[in-house]
Amino acid sequence: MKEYLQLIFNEAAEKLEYLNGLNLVFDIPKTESHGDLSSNAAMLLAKKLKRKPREVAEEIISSLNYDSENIKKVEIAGPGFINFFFTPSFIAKIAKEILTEENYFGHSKKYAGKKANVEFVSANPTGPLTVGHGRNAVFGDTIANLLESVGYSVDREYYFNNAGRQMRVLGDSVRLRYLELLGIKVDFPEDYYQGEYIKEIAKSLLDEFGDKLLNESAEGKFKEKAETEIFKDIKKSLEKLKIIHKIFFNENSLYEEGKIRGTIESFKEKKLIYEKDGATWLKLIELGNEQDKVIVKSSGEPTYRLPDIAYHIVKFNRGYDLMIDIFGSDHNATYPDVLAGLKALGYDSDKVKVLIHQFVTIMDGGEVVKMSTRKANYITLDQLVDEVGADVVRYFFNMRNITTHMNFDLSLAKKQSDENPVFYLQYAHARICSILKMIEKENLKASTENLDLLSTNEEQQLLKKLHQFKEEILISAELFETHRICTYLEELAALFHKFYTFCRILGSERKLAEARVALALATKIVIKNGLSILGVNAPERM
RNA sequence: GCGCCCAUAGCUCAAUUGGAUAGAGCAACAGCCUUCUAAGCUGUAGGUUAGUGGUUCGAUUCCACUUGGGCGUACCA
Repeated sequence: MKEYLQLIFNEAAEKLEYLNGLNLVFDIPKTESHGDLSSNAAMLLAKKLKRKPREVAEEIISSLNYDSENIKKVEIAGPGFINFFFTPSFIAKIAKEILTEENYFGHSKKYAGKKANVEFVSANPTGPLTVGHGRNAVFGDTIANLLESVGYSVDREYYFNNAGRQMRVLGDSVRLRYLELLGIKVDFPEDYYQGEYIKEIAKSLLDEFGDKLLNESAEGKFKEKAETEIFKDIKKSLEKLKIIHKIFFNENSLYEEGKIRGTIESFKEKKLIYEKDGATWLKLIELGNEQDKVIVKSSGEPTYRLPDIAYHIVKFNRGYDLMIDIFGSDHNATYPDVLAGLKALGYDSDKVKVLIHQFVTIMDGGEVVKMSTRKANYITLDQLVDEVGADVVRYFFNMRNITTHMNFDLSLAKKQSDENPVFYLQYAHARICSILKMIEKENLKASTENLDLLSTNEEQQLLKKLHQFKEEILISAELFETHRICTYLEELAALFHKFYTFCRILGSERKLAEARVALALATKIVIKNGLSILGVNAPERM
């Protein structure tokens, strides 16, 4: 529908000079009596032209040359809106398009040929993924899906660090548990990793090596074993959610390949660093930020900023057009420094999009569960997936804007999971599958020959919603918002259920029945394509 | 103190990025199954969009301040 309006406006622009260069937007009015699509162009132009908006609207309408087969009415309303009413037969044509394009419908090629990188999860291998990581993981993977659906070729990447203090403590935690198993009394520090999984790793080392590791250092076999075991679990948890990273990038490789040193050199050349108190500082104030920060500690170890910058340079050099970083809100202070550093070194930091999601508050029976990996006081992502299922988890994390601090009530999720909207969508899909089986027996088929028979209110509203799918995906991808897809699909499913209730197939005249089957099939395709972007299954029966 | 994010129906959240009468789900109440899945549909009720100003034809959306919450504010990541 919008494409058609765009077309006739472009034609009109040849007559009306002032239409050129105008950012044309067609909105779907909330009230049905305001038409199918609405333009505020006249109101925007009125100011520029210093004329009355309704007068400008009048002039625009008289220059529009449209086919009455497609548009049945154009009117001016309110302060100067131009409202367009499409003919039912034009609206119904979408069903044919959907049936033709099938699985591809909704996808587009707007960003074909572009390369994107989505870096997400990126939890260091110090323990199992928690529910908190779940939001990051699901969101990141869905953003990657969305980008792919508008043409990007996407690499999913996981950045991790297996060196540093955190990992030393991890290794030593395992070592102490190992000694305990050998009957040696140890003093297990409170700030060490308390989780059961540490004991399990220690146990497997005991099984494998017996007491041969008595004098092994924390950073030897202990850390090594902990890392491989924990990573194995992390990958398994992600796979349950259909999340597979293509690249696992080890921060350590930046040191080994001299990227850290190289980055420092680059800053030095630009005279952007100085020495103070034995440390190396980056002149961030000069780059427009709040204060200068240390990039190499007096101990000689870099702070996280330096490897982060070096890492992004590596990504830039791979030639991505778009690089997305997905972080929790605890990182909100870190990225401006990194972006400023990149920009100073001549990289186009606009290509890096940092998406910050707010924290998930876990509730259990009305009480807040405080989570800490260190204290082993957490609910793992695995437990959650096992309890409510991957579909619910994926849908739940996708259905909300990442800017919201979301509450996840575990007892509610377990007990009343059938109230989750994901079932509402899946049910609509299953219902359609059931119709398709039924019509075979009745010797009916989906036909797009007589779509103009789809003229009831329920049919028309459903068809109009189908028109929006493609644009909804494009907007979601461009704004990096997955929850829009959920909202859209819920609206679509609601309209389908209404159609199902009021527009029977059996008992209708054959041509109408077959047009309705085509509409049901088109709806099924869109639901399935939408769920597929979200990474949620579309079951044939429930 | 300063920075970022947030505040919308009893609860969880939307609102086409500045559009016309702010919408869904859950919970509550009243209805609808001898015909394609009742995990559904129809209806009722529920709001000073945290507050106060401002910008303009028009503000939940933009700006300022206030209040309340989250996360930061390291030579931790």
